[in-house]
Amino acid sequence: MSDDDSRLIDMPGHLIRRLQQIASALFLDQAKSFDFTPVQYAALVAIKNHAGLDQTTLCNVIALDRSTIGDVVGRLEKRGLISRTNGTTDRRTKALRVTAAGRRMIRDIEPAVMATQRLILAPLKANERVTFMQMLKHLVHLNNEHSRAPLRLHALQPNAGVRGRASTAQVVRPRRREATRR
Amino acid sequence: MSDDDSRLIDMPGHLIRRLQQIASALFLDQAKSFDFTPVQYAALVAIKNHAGLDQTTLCNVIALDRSTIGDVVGRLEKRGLISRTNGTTDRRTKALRVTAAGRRMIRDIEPAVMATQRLILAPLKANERVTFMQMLKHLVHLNNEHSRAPLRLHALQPNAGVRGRASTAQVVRPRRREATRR
DNA sequence: GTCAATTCATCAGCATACTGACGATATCGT
DNA sequence: ACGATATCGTCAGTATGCTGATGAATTGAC
Repeated sequence: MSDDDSRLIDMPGHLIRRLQQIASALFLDQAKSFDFTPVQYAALVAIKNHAGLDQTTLCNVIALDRSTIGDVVGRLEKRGLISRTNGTTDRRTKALRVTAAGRRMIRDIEPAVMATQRLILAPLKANERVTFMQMLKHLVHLNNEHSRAPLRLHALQPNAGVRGRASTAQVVRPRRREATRR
Repeated sequence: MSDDDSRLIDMPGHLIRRLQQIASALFLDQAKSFDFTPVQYAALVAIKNHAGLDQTTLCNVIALDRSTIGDVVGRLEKRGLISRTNGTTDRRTKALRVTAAGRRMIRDIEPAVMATQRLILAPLKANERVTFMQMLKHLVHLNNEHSRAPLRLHALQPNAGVRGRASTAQVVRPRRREATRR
């Protein structure tokens, strides 16, 4: 391996891409018998935690782009894991709720999800794992706004929608990257 | 934010996915005027470092799946950044080489790439950055085989193909995940 | 040397992701 | 009340990424 190669291969961005590929492959492998993806799992759990939330709020919770969530929840609905009903107070929205089958899926897949998280960090020693997770959280938190799909938990009220009210006032969308011409 | 939310949001896999989104967004933003992606950059630099290599070897160098590389090099070729000629010793392969325009692209985009790497790690303190990069390399290296596109540098000879020979004996492909039924 | 096994590039199919746009609806200022 | 503005879900277009398959070509066992 030449120096030229190391310069590319050891770039933070390059290593992060590879780690994401690895984490994703481990999840798919562990959860093979469920035919389920990391994003679908995140969406399902978030919907369970906040019954009745709308799609945009769901995006804010799991840091996913709005234009991607439609397909994801569509697949969950097709498999009968969630229900999608029109919002009552805001007729633009869809209120998402986990079905009994969805709750079962969350329960059954849990061991595979936990095993995945262990496997990802397995190469590190116990104390290193703590350090790594701290820095990872720090990096993601401080860089949050650089993503198109930043985490926005303040858009959430505890148990949003459980008593009817689905979504809520939207947070201000701060400076977006200016338009790119492609 | 409830405990249920933190359990999901602080999972290693979830944080890694978000960090990858952030790193990618930072790259696209910094390299906006070049209309270039991280993967295209990795491919272009690897081709420059190993003139004449074939597509499968390129996959091994930048840890990309073989079924994806065709589109990537196709785009590079369409923009005149690389040339793709049929292999001489092995007529199944395509020998890849960077053109003058490709070399110019690498030179011109370099500041944006470097800025991206700085921005990704910016939230950490200088000594933390070193620790994080060490652990990141360790995680990727030790988990390498779990990816469908593991890094395989031993498939490379110094300056492969420069004197005619394009690719080389293929390494053994160790245990693959058994077939999944979807 | 011949044939079985392997490898290369590619393909169809699916899933995640981002950009920029759209019609339908809400909200806000006045 | 009403018009400007913003937001919701969706869509078309593009790019990355994986699974499993294919035809063409090579390699290896014998």
